[in-house]
Amino acid sequence: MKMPDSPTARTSSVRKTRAAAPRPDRKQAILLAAEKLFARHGYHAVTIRQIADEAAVPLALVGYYYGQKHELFHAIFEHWNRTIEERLAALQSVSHDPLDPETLRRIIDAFTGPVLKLRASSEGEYYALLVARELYHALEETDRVLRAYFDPMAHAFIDALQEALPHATRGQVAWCYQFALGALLHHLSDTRIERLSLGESRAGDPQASPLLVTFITGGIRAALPPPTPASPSKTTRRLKK
Amino acid sequence: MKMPDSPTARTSSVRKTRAAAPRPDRKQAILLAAEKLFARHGYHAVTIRQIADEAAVPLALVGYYYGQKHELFHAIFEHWNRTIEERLAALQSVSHDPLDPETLRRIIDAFTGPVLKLRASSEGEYYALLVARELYHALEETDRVLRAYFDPMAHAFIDALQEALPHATRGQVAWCYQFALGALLHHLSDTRIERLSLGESRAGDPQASPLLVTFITGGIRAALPPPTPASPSKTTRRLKK
DNA sequence: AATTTTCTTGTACAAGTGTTCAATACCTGC
DNA sequence: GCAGGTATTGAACACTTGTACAAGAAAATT
Repeated sequence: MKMPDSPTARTSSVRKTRAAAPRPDRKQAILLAAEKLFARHGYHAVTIRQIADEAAVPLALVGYYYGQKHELFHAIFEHWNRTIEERLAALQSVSHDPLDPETLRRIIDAFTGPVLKLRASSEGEYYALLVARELYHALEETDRVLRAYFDPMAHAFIDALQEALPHATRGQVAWCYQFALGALLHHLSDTRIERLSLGESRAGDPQASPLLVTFITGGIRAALPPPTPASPSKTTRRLKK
Repeated sequence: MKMPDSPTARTSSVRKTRAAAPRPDRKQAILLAAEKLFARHGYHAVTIRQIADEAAVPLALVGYYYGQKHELFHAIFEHWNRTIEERLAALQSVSHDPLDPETLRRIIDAFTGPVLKLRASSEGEYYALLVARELYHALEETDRVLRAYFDPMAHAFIDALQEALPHATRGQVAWCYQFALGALLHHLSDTRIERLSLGESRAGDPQASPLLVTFITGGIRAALPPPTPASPSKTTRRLKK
């Protein structure tokens, strides 16, 4: 499938000194509209015509730039790939010393921080929502995206947790990772909090972020407690395997 | 919209003493097929024709029994309503004494137990998946179902948590409820665990359930610590508001 | 046995779906 | 100016979608 470049990528656009109404980047407008609608209503509920309307372009232009519908879907994640790299970079810069009691919290910060920041921003708002919505459950269409873009990151974080919690098995750590991911994703797309808190909390409140980090950190610490020499019961239980 | 009863609900079915090939309950077959397909692929990705095929009935029979597509969707939750009542009943039978250190875990047990049991059973397997999939994000179609069937339960659990954690605000408790719900729902529809654990853990392993309960309990305890008179710093911080 | 009610089905329809294509406008380098 | 590529567009295609309907079969009721 031919995939033309965006018109903004053309060599020189400064012909006239007077600001000559630069042609709007309709390719990106389509991607943005798709992002927004997919995030709001889900992949199958959105039609290409709706995307074209939202982007204010004719229908055929969507296919011209992105080909088939699932290729357009894929292009969204390709476009935001740097976010994932940012999360991995944040993880790399964290010391994994198991003896430092702050290691776990730093890992969870690296895990949640970039996504929460993205969700709060105006550019990445819908992408973060889309990730939370579509990647939560592995449908046929999203499975490839999940494996290609998000499985490597999951493994990296589980590896880091494993280093910080050397006493736990990888299976246990993987479970806790999934618990943490569920809490994070649900928080990202949460719209019920205002109703459930009887108006006390608001959906985008940044105050919730540290609470989430504390929740996850405390949850992992409780689920995978280190073997304390002071309490022999747990230690012996651990020695069974 | 006319809504006929199931043929099994007819008054007398014992006409002949010989087992006269009782007519199969095709109404329930349709509901079951819809449950399964909606859970697997999502509401919009499933067509009525697919449901009819899965149930091995002609297309028109689906509309005859359940009317419009969204009414069929609604009927699924109506049918399983007793599950929710079971969760509420389990909650009622729990003492909310804030001084008992086991109160919190008992509430979380009442919160997760019935759903995890349902997910592990063969009858409720797809319903539990459906709840985790469709109710996770509030779409237009699912919003009514969410408000009608699940909001009351959420409020009941938040109320119970509030009683057990009288030092926290309702907003904080509501946030933690949403974190816990996210962890639970993601665990219910988890298919990635085997891949991420490198084969150590399996999707339906009941061993994960107590781990989840410990995770949630520990997370809430960490996120909403009781004011300890021994540590004045936290106490004074609490007094600000 | 006759009649009413419930169940079952093939078929049709209008609206909407993703996708394609030829034709046109636009811009750039010669 | 003129070619040549890129961008843009309206229209049409073949197909699927949800929904409705009339007519027949089976069961229940009289």
